Amino acid sequence: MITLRQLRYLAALAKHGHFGRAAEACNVTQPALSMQIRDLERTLGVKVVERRPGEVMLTDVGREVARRGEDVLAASRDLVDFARHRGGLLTGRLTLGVIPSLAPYLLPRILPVLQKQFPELRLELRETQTKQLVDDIKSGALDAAMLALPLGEPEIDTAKLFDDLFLLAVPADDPRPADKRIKALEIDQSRLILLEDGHCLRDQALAFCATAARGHQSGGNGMAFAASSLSTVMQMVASGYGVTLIPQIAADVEQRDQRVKFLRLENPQPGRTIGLAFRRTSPRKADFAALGDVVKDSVIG
Amino acid sequence: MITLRQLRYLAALAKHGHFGRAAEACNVTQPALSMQIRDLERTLGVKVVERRPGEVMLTDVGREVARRGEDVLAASRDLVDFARHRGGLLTGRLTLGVIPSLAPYLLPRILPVLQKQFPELRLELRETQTKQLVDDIKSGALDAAMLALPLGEPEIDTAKLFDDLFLLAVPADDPRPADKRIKALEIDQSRLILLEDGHCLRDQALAFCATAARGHQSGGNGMAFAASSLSTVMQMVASGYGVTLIPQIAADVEQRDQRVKFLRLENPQPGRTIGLAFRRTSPRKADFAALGDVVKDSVIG
DNA sequence: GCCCCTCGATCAGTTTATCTGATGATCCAT
DNA sequence: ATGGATCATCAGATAAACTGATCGAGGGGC
Repeated sequence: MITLRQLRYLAALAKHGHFGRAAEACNVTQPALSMQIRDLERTLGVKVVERRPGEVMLTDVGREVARRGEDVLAASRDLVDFARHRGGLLTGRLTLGVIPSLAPYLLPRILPVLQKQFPELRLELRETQTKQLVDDIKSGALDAAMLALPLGEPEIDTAKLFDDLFLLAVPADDPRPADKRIKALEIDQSRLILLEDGHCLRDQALAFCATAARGHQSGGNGMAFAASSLSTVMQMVASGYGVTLIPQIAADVEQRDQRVKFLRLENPQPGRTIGLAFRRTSPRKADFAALGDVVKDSVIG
Repeated sequence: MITLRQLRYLAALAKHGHFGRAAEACNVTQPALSMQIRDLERTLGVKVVERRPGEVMLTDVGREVARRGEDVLAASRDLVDFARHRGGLLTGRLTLGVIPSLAPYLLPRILPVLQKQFPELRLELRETQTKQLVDDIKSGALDAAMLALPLGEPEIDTAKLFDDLFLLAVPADDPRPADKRIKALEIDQSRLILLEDGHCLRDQALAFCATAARGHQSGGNGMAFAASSLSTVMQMVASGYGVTLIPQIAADVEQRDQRVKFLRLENPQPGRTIGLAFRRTSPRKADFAALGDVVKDSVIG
């Protein structure tokens, strides 16, 4: 019996013509995708891809299967859209807060999708730091917020959305090769540029560098610069003033700047968990679940 | 993210209007189906079924979701059919053996499906006992056979198709209630009617009743009757001459006879495993896999 | 020709999804 | 009330899917 997952993976493979990149697009590892394709071929009794050196090509049958697969996927997406509309899901006004280190990177991805899938939704956005968001949720000024977990607020429920790894952003002329896994201790604290105080991302980065950063965690510190937006931080890195820890989701966008490169960190890789927060007693849990699904799909796709 | 499985379960629920019967039709337990429907509702953000006392009704949204789900399922079935045809799967002549206690019950279910899905298949059937089938597979007279596992023949590979429980068939006026779980020892050996010697089903039934049957397993025995077809055995049970152990798949058909009723046995319930056997070196493994899928789908649906 | 590099396959171990069997809650009929 | 039917819930078992590591084939640089 085939599965929608197999069809999704096949669609990605058809699009990218490359197992590794298709897997990345599906947010899984290459073996996972290979296995699903293999299972699909087993159930169909036909090879759908031609594994040729240098390139991957769909077979004739595979191309038609992929085409039909797209139809199936589209029909199932339509089914979900329909049910969500008719169920009155995500209609009317919803006020949503987002932390500053997330908003400029996540919102452009999800707003078009929300617009399309939930045209009756009137979303009101606010970008502030976690503390303020939490207060506003408690007071009812906000319906929900997207921020880094955990919160530790008993009145507030959270639902995980996705994990967001931290990368080390360094000037492009940094001598270390792009595929080297950097140790925490290799980060030169004195050149570390971070957001100004009050941003959760700053605290998370400092916590990661805990060994060297002890004693600097509150109040002033000996670091070179502090900025009020990640974009500014990246400009400073690009200009050679230092390095920074940047979340993957931001790196995906900032990657365009040729003067910066990104290095992965050693396992266990640091990162943050982005989640959706709302009053424990909110009656709009179904809306939040649907919103969460959109975010998850957008981050993956 | 929804799955085809959820849509299949929903389709069954829409058809039967009853969780238990829908689950049975899908060959899963009722909680399994309930959970999938619940997950589906969670993803859609809408209730699709109205749980009303006495009856289960789809909601308006649910009805439309089910209708679209059918379309999705049909498209995915078409996709599979297409790939299998184009892949040259199950075309030409294939000689298939089936044991007598299975053929009259399974073949009517699968032949129409095979005919439709694989119109170019020229199936040649032979109904004989296991020993003969094994010999014919070895000699090449048969391509494959459906019989009870395990075989224990190193030259022959087998693939499990489905499990087939044994029920105790008794005359309708038997005093025991229909939902009672019967113990093996409660079976009156002297009234036990079985197929004649050489049928694997006979051996399996005797093995189950091992305690009382010791010493009777080969050669003549003290039992009332022996018949050469299950249908005859059932006639004898219906006429009050005794009782028999009958496989579920046969009971499903023979159930029409009002003079017989079927009792389940105590856990662990006895049964047989039906599988597909073929030469270990056969080049038609893909055909057999496809044939196996058809059988599994037919037994489930 | 030889080395290196890319890419997909494979494998072992782990995580996640799904299923079963038992039980509980609810409603209806007796 | 009591019993039967029906769906929900739960814990433990089973199966599916994924990850991270590794292997091996093919192609290009030198």
